[in-house]
Amino acid sequence: MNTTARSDCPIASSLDFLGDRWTLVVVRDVLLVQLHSFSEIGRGERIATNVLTDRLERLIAAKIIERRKDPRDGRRRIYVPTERGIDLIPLLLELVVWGDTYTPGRSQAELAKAVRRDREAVIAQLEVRARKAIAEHDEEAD
Amino acid sequence: MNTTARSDCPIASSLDFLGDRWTLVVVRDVLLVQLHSFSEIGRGERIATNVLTDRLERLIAAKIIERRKDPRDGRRRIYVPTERGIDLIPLLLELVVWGDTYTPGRSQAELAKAVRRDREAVIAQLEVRARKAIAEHDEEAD
DNA sequence: GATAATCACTTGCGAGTCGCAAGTTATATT
DNA sequence: AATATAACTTGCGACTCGCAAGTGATTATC
Repeated sequence: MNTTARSDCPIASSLDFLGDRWTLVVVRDVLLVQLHSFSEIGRGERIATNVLTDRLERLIAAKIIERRKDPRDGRRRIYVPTERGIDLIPLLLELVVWGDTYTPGRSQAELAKAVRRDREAVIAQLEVRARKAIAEHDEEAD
Repeated sequence: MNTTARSDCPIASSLDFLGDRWTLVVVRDVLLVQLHSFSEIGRGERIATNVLTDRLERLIAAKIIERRKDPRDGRRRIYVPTERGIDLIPLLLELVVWGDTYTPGRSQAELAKAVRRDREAVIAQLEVRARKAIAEHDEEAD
């Protein structure tokens, strides 16, 4: 994955960072599905572990997520979103809506419907949930 | 680029199709920047021609754009959006906003600001513009 | 308290994709 | 007729991916 910007277009710049098949799946799990450990994240789509390691590192470097140690289990690392991460919720929801409309298989059809009905309300609700998850893991070491 | 779905999650499914560095840049040029020929599309970011050929084909197969012959110049092919393509405007605008906030270089800052101020109005306006472009090239052969 | 299991990675490798440069073909211009 | 241009196509080295098999640290089990 190249990291040097191609142009100053914000779309191209966003895609320099987000434009691959895995980065936003990882963000989805940490932010929306609320999966927080290495072995849980991306498991539904069978992400290769070396790719998961790479994407987690890049997301941490971009301050979209943070890594903590689980105080209940020293083996476990916990990945939690940051405020910067929360700013990706609207983008994720657009992907939900587009995917629900144009790709086969419609899990999360309810979510897509809710977004179409009252986008702002869904965003607000998911932000609250994400901040709750941040607060829950706030005490932990890293 | 793999095209078989990984899961029934609409985010993952969307990324199966849109999740790369080039597809949405091509859509941006056809839909927003209103560039319509092979030699114009993606030129700002120096897309490799073999990749451009591939992405145009995939977008045509997905009915997001259509290819026409330019009646004024038989060498030229013209790529125009479809209604399905227009449905990608909200997603592109989220990328504009996120890119404007979090990546260096802020061309299109005015557009990002406008989206934050009144998203629906910007979407409506861009839809009108895209439909005008469709109508303009409606007479042409393919 | 030794053994096995679990978690978070790391490494190696073959396959696939990308970026770049150099063709090729069809049409247009001079 | 000769040259230029637009839209691809091909070839190749470099990079990235997916898969499988390790590694090392911590925890659970006997």
